[in-house]
Amino acid sequence: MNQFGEQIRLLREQCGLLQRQVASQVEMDIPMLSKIERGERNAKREQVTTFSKIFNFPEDELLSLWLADKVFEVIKNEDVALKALSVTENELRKMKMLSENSH
Amino acid sequence: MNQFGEQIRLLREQCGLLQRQVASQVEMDIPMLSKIERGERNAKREQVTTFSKIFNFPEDELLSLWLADKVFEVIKNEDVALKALSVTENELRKMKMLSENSH
DNA sequence: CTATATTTGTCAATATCTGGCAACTCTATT
DNA sequence: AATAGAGTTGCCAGATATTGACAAATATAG
Repeated sequence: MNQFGEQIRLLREQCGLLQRQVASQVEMDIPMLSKIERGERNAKREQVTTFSKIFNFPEDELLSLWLADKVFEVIKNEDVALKALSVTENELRKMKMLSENSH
Repeated sequence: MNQFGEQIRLLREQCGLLQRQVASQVEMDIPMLSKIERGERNAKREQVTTFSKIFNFPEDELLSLWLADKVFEVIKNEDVALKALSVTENELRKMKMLSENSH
């Protein structure tokens, strides 16, 4: 439900860093980092990259968690959540196939 | 990419209705319906229900398309789009299992 | 040319997001 | 019990985005 923030906190603790130290590197204030770790606010796209560099952790992994949180936010209250995901997935695959055939 | 709007338009045409006629039932103006059909604007949650009633078409189907469009909007620009979807899917299943066990 | 259907562009009002700060809690130290 | 450091909570003003509404443009058919 807040996979990105949890991962960030985990990585920060594994690196033995304080919020103060990480926050300054990402150029945000400490309360903001606290909120991101607890899922009260979303990080910005560029900050995901910065986090991955600070913790030397694959950006794709972080990005997936960050996106997943945003997707979850969209569908969480609907019964057809899972169905909607698979509709999106199909559409995405269709698009990918089209773009692959065109070059 | 605009699955909801396309479906709405299709249903409207199958019912032989004009935008003017549908718009008044959904209580929106005609330009707005036009934009929704072309994916330039999003319908509101309640309007999805209204559409399903007007066209006598399963709400779940429409809702899935409507949600899928919103999800697509979130992930469309990222390489890890598909991966992010499966992360969300797993999280969703996990939640569902937890809530099923508690009653 | 006229009428009707649809699309496009624009704009103010409203809602949402963002960054930043002050104040608070909690824990450990002296 | 006072101080200090780490993290949290609440709040607010400025920036951004979304919305509904309307006028005008385009398209199509008679």
